[in-house]
Amino acid sequence: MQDTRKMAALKPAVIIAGPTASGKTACALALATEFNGTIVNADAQQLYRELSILTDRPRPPQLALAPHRLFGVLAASDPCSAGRWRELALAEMNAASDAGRLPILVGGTGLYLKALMSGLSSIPSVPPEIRGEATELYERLGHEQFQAELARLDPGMSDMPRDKQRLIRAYEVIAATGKPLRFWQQESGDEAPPFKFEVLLFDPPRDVLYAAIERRFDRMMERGALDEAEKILALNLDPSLPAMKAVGLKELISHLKGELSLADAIIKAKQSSRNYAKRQVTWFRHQLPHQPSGARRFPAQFSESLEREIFSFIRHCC
RNA sequence: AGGAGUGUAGCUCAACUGGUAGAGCACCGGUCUCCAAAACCGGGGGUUGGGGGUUCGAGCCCCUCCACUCCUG
Repeated sequence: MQDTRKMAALKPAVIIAGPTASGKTACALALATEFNGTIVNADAQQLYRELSILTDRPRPPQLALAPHRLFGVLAASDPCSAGRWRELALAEMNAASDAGRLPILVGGTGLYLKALMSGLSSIPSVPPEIRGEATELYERLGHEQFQAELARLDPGMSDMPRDKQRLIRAYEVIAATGKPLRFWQQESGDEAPPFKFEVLLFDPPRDVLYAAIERRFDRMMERGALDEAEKILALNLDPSLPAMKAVGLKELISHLKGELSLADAIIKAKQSSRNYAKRQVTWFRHQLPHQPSGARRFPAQFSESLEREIFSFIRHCC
């Protein structure tokens, strides 16, 4: 069958997904050392150089155990996007494969993983000025007036977004290209990447996950998260930059500005981290593309006791 | 021990002169094609500290007990 021949040409790659604090990093290291892998970051915030402690990025002892790619490679002032990350990631994956190494993608940014596996529609890139104008217009008109304006530009639109971000996205695309977002989404998009993905999904019980999140944030504080936040604050970056939205950063900055006590900032930071984990769980539950080989879901955090099971699964399919 | 006050959803608090309880957050569920650690949508929850009384009707008034807080000694 032609399909089989196509499959045979695909190179193996592993994806490790799951909410924050579910043990993805440890799993990636275990797999990389066992299978001669290269770890590729699939986390939108671990991309930024200035965010190390606050994003729990792998540290030197871990980095020494296996090649790590796309960790801390962008300046916080240089915003990434799903499409941009996809290109960076594919380049790293191909390089790893060519060097005979197994690409192992780790990260909690579902949209990035989905973009990687399913591709994105080929929508012309929108100049930042136009996005800026759209944002400004939204602020000026307010939610409802902005929706009306968008409906005027695209009378055929039947699925008017309800939230600000998608509204601005729909607007900027039609403003920049003259064609509605839906038009572009129906066009053919990215080619399927030359990889066969094996997906591992960690989905621990909620109470276990929340407890792990709180413990981890305490450790981040011990490791100097506050200093890290202070350094970022000193850069005086535009607060709308993605890097400025890292969980915990907002809260610590707000403490540094004297708006919150440290204790309250910590409580709020843990809170938003739990909220984030909750969204990730929902996302992975419904949006993670189903692979032909099927995803392997573990209802637990990664731990050494799962290693054998995971190793034999990977040995089997890669 | 005496005086004053408070006790309403997990938390913080709301409910005009008595008309069978609401909000924010939490929690749970959901949406998701280029800012996604983002941006949004929805839901369940309270025998109003316990007991008794007055009243057609009490979170609100009266009695009593309990808990906590503050003041005085």
